[in-house]
Amino acid sequence: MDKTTFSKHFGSYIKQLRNQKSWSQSELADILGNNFQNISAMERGEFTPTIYTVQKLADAFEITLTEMIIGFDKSITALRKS
Amino acid sequence: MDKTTFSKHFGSYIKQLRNQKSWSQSELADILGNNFQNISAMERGEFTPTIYTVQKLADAFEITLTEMIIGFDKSITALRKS
DNA sequence: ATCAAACTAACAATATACTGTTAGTTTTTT
DNA sequence: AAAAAACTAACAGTATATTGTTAGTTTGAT
Repeated sequence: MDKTTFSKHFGSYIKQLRNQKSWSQSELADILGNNFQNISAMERGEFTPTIYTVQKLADAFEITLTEMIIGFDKSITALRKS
Repeated sequence: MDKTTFSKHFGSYIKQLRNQKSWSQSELADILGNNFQNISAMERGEFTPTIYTVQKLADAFEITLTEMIIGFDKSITALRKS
């Protein structure tokens, strides 16, 4: 999978997790210690976060990095089937 | 966990996977399409790769991203016990 | 329709991931 | 011991992740 597609899939997944928590982009940004515009850009797949940022996202969602990636893999698999 | 510690742990894990395959840094670099100095720096924890780079590493090692992260989590847990 | 919250989008600035090169050190092989 | 392979380290340059600001758009509530 190319980087652009990967980033968009990952962004969609973050948005999905955030919506499950019923958090606004601002609320998630506050936990991570950055601004909501960054969350917006990430969810739109504008860039590819570092693995450490993904770890911080997992911490925010109160799941492990493993759980985070398993969910991401599943969301990609679900997309392939649709 | 702070970023520096995280990167060092991740680098050690990459080195571990590479040694399991008995690959030199050059061999891994060739598969990824970059140079061995970059692999060296990554293994030493000099920087934190993006999640897409981690995906490419998983592809190189012929495992899924999920398997990659599960192994990473385990390697960290093992470190905590020692 | 109006207002407010939530979000997208563009921009600039800084930090850092990544690429490429060169030199030196350590380890392994012969 | 000598040669080769593997690795560390420093450096410069480019691309991009991240932070911060401002403006405009969309959505939901009243």
